[in-house]
Amino acid sequence: MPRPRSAVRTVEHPDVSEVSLQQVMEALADPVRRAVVSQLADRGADMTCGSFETPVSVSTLTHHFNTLREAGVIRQYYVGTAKMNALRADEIERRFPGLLAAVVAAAGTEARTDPA
Amino acid sequence: MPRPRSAVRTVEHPDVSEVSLQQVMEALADPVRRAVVSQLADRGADMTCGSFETPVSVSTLTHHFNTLREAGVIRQYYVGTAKMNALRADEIERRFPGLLAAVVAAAGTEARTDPA
DNA sequence: GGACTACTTTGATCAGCGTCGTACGATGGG
DNA sequence: CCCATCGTACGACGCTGATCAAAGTAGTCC
Repeated sequence: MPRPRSAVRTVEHPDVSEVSLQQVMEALADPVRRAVVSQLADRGADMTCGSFETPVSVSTLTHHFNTLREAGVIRQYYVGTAKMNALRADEIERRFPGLLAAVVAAAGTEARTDPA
Repeated sequence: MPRPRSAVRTVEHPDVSEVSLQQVMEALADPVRRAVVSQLADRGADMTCGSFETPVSVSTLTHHFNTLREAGVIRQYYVGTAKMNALRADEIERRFPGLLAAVVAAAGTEARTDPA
């Protein structure tokens, strides 16, 4: 018999109505976090924490994910040992119309202009 | 005869094509600077440095103006002893479409929701 | 159970930024 | 001229946030 499978690990998420513009702006002001958001937007699919391309260590990345989650920008959930990340694009759009889209678009523009 | 009037003091401004998304995001991530931008947007007219409502000292405000100017968000020019501030809304719009508008709108939404 | 993978937590460091008061510089009006 | 007004420059200070390595925890697979 499949073991109780230990209640799936859960993650706390704020309701978008509870996040402040300040939080979202701070979250999106960091280049590493913007890279995470951009990659999620580009991919158009949820991604595991380990599958992002960033120049920082894993533990630093954990912190950035926390910041993004607390700002209501991403949603996280466990799948086995992996932790998935999803953009809360629609919810943020309702809260701050056009904001996330503009930032993602701007980041894309720069990426195309400055081929790092 | 009106004295040469000493060449009008000038102020350096970056071309919007030279400012990075990082600069603009950092500029807009500070609440005091967002307040400045919001007040300029609301007023719809240029304002002197001294006519903004902020909770910080004058010298601190000077620093915020510098940051906004260097990020291409505002344009400054002297008028007598006063220094005027103008939103470079159209230019920023061309560089990062929708960004400034979304931030201003979001700030306005919060202001209406949280009557500080 | 044991090894492996995936992420987190902890603790430390370190740079940068926002803040202020004070002193300075420039303009314009009597 | 002198003074009032307006804003800038200069240190100084405190705090927050980004960063990392190392140790810890939670699932998975054989």
